[in-house]
Amino acid sequence: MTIPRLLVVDDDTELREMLTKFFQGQGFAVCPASTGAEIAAAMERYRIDLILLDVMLGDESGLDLCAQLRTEQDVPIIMVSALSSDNQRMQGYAAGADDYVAKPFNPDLLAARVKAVLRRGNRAASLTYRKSAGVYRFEGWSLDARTGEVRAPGGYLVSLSRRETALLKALLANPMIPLKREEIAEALDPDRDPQRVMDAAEGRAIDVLVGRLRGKLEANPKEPRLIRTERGVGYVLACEVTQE
Amino acid sequence: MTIPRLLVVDDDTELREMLTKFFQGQGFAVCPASTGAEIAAAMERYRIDLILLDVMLGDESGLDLCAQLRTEQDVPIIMVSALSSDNQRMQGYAAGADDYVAKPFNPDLLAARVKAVLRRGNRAASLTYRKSAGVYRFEGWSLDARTGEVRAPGGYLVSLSRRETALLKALLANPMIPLKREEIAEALDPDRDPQRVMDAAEGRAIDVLVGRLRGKLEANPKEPRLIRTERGVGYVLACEVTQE
DNA sequence: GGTACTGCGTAACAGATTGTAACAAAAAGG
DNA sequence: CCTTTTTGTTACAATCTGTTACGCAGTACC
Repeated sequence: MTIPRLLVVDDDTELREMLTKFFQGQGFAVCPASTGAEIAAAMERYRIDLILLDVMLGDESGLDLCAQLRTEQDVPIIMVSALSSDNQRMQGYAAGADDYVAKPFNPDLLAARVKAVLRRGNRAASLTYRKSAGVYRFEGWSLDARTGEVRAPGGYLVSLSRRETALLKALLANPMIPLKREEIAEALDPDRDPQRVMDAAEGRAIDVLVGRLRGKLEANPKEPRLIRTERGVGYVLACEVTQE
Repeated sequence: MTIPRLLVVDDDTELREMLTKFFQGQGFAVCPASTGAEIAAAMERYRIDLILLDVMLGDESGLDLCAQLRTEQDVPIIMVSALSSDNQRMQGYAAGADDYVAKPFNPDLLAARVKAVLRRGNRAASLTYRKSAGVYRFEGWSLDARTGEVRAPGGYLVSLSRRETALLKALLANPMIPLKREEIAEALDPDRDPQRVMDAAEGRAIDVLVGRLRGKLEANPKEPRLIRTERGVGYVLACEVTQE
């Protein structure tokens, strides 16, 4: 499976490093940050599964950053603060936070909550398409994420089945990134049932589905240019993708 | 848009009624329950968006019920308990709970957390359309909810039968949200008679009705663009809807 | 260079799900 | 009461999706 990646945002150097080490020990990949600019840089470069966001950030307000992040995407956010009155917590929720943890906190408890939120949330930069995404465009093609409509470069509608559309969405959410069959299977499974994901990954269903989608998108399905095979890994959407 | 429905599980009658009234006042639909059997019955009959689950339930353990629910489905669960040590909270998370609230609690804070989890979680689409809604508009079409009049993009009236109109209203109340046949059947049944709803859902009546409505709304009923099929789930209205 | 193994492409098939024409029954209107 | 409309049921067709089996290409090993 993919290793979840946290973004730990705190202007307190000691706490940031402690959290970074602790979560790395828990099996997470961790990016530390201390300002809004560093948050933006990290999210540009990595796929972030969850943000731990301190409320007090020197010149900046974690609440404002949280609200701003919420206008752009749907990544889970847990706010961390020394302030813990009910009113302040509700401000955090109103800003769009998924959870709220008061300092000082038990790291093991924080880890449990991080895992609970990760289990629940649609991982923003993971295999589900971003909330803000309306229309994906790639090589003259387009997919309207909300209606499911796919148009070929000539502008005419192309009819995809439900599974074909789901596969295309997973690929579009991760352009240029090779996806393993397990990752594709998980993205396609609404319940993320482990047994069903494993069955799909180990069988040929993903391969057949990729072939069927290629048949509809590729000029020459025998020499695919959009959906390429990464031997020993899986498949990759090998083109630039823009979204509105 | 859609009214979220809570399942409030507590064997304490007073607290259960207090929570029920409080959340109804907050705009939620609420089902009360006090045992595992009542939970099962409610979830069989309704679509539950979130469960508030007390840890202490007379003969039953909320933790065990939580873990059992987690093997079957993914509904968000907030556990409520007088016990609030870190270890007990982690037991709750380990059992699959999304959040944990210690008694006594501030109802406003609880509501904020419920809303945060709902924002995050799989929000079940409610099938009730707003009574205040006057005219729905979608892709050039319009439906006046009060008079039942439907107008095509050219402005001329289109005659729909009573059931066709009811189906269209249910779809318009939940744009972009796939609806199961059971949900459609329940929305169309004024008495919400369980037996009749089940009969309609298991037969082909909904499918035939969808086909008839498509025949009146779609430019090409064989390649529907407004009412799309979500294979294995049901049907979805795949377009933007505005209402006055 | 030859052989064996692995991974991938894909045609064909089977089962499940959905589309829909036709008909019957129920409901509504005159 | 008769006619028309609406709605549910039935039966068959079409579509979707996973599985199976076979072939081919790539890779490793001798």
